[in-house]
Amino acid sequence: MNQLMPTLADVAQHAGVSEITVSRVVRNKGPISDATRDRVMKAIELLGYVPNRAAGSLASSGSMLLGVLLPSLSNIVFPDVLRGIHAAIATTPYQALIGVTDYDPFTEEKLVSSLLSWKPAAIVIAGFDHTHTTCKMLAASRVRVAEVMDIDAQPIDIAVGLSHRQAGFDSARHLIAKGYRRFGYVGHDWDTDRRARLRYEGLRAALNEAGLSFVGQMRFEGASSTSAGKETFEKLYNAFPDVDVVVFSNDDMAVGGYFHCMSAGIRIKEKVGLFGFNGLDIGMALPLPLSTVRSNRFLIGKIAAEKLLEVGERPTEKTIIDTGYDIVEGATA
Amino acid sequence: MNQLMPTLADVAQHAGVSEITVSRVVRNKGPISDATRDRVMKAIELLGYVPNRAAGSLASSGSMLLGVLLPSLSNIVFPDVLRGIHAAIATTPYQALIGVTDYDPFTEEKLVSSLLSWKPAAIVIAGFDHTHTTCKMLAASRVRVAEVMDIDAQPIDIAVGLSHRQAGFDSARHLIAKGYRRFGYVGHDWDTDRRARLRYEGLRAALNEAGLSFVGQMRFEGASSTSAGKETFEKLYNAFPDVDVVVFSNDDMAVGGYFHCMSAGIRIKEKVGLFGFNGLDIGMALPLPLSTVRSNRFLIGKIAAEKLLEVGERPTEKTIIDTGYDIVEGATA
DNA sequence: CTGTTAGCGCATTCAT
DNA sequence: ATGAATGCGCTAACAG
Repeated sequence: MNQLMPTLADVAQHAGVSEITVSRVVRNKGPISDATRDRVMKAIELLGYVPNRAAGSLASSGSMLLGVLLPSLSNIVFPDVLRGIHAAIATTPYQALIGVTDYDPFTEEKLVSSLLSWKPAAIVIAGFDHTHTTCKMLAASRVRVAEVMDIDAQPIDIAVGLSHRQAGFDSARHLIAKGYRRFGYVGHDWDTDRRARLRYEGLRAALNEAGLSFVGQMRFEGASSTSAGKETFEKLYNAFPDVDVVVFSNDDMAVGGYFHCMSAGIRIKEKVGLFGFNGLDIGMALPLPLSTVRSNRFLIGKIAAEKLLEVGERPTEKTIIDTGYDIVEGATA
Repeated sequence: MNQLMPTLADVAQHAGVSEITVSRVVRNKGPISDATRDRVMKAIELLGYVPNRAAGSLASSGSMLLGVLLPSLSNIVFPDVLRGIHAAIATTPYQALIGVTDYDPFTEEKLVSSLLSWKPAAIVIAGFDHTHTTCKMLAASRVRVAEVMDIDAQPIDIAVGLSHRQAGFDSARHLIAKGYRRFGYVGHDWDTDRRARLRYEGLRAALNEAGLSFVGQMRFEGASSTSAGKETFEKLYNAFPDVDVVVFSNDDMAVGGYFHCMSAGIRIKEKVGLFGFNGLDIGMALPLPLSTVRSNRFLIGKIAAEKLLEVGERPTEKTIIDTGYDIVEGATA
């Protein structure tokens, strides 16, 4: 094995040109004659030259990194957002530098600081729940920031997502219009999923407005999952067998409820309606397609990345982009 | 806003010490008296200093980045691996730099080159299907490399995963032992999921050995999903209603099959057994828990990251770590 | 325990 | 169309 990795200087020497010429060829920037470009390319191939981005970043005080800070990867919605981001940057020289906060604002704070130290071109971060320090760092850094998922608060720069409160509200209105009156709610941990709580609040507001309130509600202490939904729905239904519809904090939980109904022989919709949130593939594939609200996670990621990289400087105007949602009729409510 | 970001020099000046002293405090390395450390810390706070890793990386020719190259994030198994990696590095200063290859070896090649340009401490990459150039770059870079998921080939440095061929083989043996003889197979695209194919080959080998062969088999043209499994199982079952067990390429597909049985009133296990692969939560939550093979994705990621960062230099010995798998009895086969 | 010296590899001026 | 000089911000290797 050769001693060190070849540098610009090595390539320049082999090609009989100056370093800056090689640099221009590599970055495909500035005027270069075809002849020298070829020569340089050959030298690069020959030596197996790989540019050192750290040096490049240092010299130009900027990078092609797009920082992405997500609370979790267990919940499929975040990989979906990531796919959207990836779709937007796949054909560009940008690369995603990903951090996972585990829903902890202090972990997030550390990661933001860490991210910033790489001089990213922009940052995508989930939600608005940042520590004071995080906000200060983000604001001071002058890099472009997209706060995604949610549009229920004022962003630092851009917000891309949907109004979870409104989605909850509309879900309830939809169900009320279908004749449901005796609502149950099965949720999961609000501390780690503030958006689930917003949806719940929207739901409750709509019920209030219609002079209704929850017949019963239960929250699983922990992250959402099919098993959690199954277990929690079972408890709720045993305690309040007179509910006529149960709204779940998301589709994972709702599918769990669906499974319990199957096991226990509870006739879905006739006996009790089930309603989720997210519009996951699994819900569509159920024998009775799940009634739910489709959130456009992929789109959120894609639009956020596109908007961010569209303009280098942070504009004075804040931007809020509503990616919306659709009520999916389904067959369970 | 102040003009430029503060640098080590600024902090040093404010604290009345030299740059290297600040550097030592920041990196928590080398002997520093408590008094000066305090002074430096205060200056850092005051100025809101954030280190520039590009400069650090350049000076020390190394970084705290762990490169991770995954084929996709749509398939839950990869986020699971990522969670494992994250668990291993969460309490360390390492950060994951993630690339998604979309199952394309040439995209992978570009990403490897791009990754390498950041001088990562180590790289985790899925599978063994790399281009020649990729292998050369990886080998030449001298950085530590873990090839994960699979242990059915010789790694560059470390392999962490399970033998998919063996898992397939054992699945068939298990089902044969339970009395099944008329096997069906429902799969998805092999081009993008070579491991599914390995499992299939293991299956077939075990059938051969027992003097059996597939009664019928079908593969969905595309990625695995619940809907794909539902649809493909339906076709298979209509064409070969005499199968007594159907093995699916994974749990997503198997759950689709399960749903079709429910819709069509086919009695699972009595009429036809269903068998998956992965051991996802959703399978466990089904009214009849899915019979499947549990792969330990989280563990794969965790062990890979741990092993990689244990020793800085690439050892002369290749290491293969078998994270194994367990047959989950379930109730569908 | 602290400081001095000398780059790391590249891109940004400005020349030519 | 190409090149020379300079420095980005930090750390390794030595002093002391």
